[in-house]
Amino acid sequence: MTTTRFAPSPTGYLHVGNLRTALFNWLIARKAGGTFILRIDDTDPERSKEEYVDAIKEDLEWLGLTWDRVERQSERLDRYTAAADELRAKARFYEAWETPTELDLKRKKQLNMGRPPVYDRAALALGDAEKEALRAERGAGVWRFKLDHARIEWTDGILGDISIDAASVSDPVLIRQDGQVLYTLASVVDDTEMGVTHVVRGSDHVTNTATQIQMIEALGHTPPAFTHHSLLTGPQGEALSKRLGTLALRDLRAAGIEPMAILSLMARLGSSDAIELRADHQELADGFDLSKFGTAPTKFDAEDLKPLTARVVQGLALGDVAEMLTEAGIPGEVQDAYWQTVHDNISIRADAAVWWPVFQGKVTPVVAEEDRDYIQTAFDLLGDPPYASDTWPTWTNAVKEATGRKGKSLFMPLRLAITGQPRGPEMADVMPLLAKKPTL
RNA sequence: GGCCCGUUCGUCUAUCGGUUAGGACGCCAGGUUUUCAACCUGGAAAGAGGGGUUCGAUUCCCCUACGGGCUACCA
Repeated sequence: MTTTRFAPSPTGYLHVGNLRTALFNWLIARKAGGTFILRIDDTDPERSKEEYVDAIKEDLEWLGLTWDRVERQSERLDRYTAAADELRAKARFYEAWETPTELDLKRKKQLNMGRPPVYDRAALALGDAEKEALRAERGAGVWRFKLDHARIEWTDGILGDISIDAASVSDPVLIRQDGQVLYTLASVVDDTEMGVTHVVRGSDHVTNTATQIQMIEALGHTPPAFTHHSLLTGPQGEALSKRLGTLALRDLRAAGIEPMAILSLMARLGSSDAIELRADHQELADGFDLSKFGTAPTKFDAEDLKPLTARVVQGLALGDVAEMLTEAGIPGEVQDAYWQTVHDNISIRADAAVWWPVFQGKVTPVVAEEDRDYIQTAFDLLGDPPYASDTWPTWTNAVKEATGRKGKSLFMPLRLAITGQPRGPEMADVMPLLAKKPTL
């Protein structure tokens, strides 16, 4: 049974980077008919906020990424303590008393000497008497996991065969001095106990994975399948975190971006599959394949969401927007004709009714000085509404006869004078919707 | 500095030594019996640099450059 999880910490709003991880895990679970767990990583009471827990759920629901279980790390503290005891019993856990400042100093010293900044395991050499003294002097220490200095290897779902020398990594601190359990341990305990079979996360976790594989094995379990996807960068290749402000999911939603637009892009960006609007979540899951993803950092441009969103809007049926049209004062009997005319010329759903005021004559005509006489002549040739579907060709032909204009110089000034905009729906369809005769 | 991963059209990528280096998005052009948009069709557009290995390298190896990540008592 395939089980995946998305484990955000509720310290902020979900952004596109988070979403990518969430979506991958969700797609794997859904495609396999497995279980998708939403796990709130809230071990840090200082930074975790309930408001963010709600926001995370809200954002996922907006995108239709439903979960089968919710877990909270803050409710599982006893499990982590038990795992810590087990590691202690197996002599894979040791206490250390260096302060952050001392550790920082050590690192700098190592760097200066051209040595890798790896914890020197000084605490491991401490005798019982020394430990007692330190405990008396400094109180509880931190607890580090004693890595087995061997090569750690796994076949990554995207990266392929990975091999990391444990000696190049510091023994990870798993329990802070204040007793708080750190992510690395909590994650291992949760993944094994919750039966997670596939862990998909960003490549910023590869080193964590190496140490976690040893922890999982030390606790007597078999590691799940690990996959690390590339990280997103901005359009210029800059770290995405610098631009997070504009990339929160809720900001995109506020900007009118459609869920399927985001999903369609994020489920394929960085893969060899074509990025196109997918009809639904099922189609997203059916074609999803982790092995199609590349390993290089992936550029993400929020602009790419706009054409996709426009596609969604184009495909909207009248029923999808009828309520909005009614609210905008568009009579039920013309809604169908209205929507047929404008749906290809709207970029976001919220703009469904924007053309109505234009058709009602609430426009500022745009008329170039050299076109004034031309427009006046043209309008003189136009009768009063209501206009029919053949009004436009009949009228423009008459205008053509009278003025000798043709092509763009014939039509563009008319469009500008009538709609006030250089681009828009087919004028032949617009005419019957006009409430009054256009004037200069 | 150390460790891990990477570098093919503007972008995301395909190619498991021999290809006219393919696709998608974007872009440009043409068409839609005279406008923009939309739509349809077509087109331009790529192997970081240098060494090897080989009959032959985008593909294998090394070096350099560049990019990303990690190197926390964050996640």
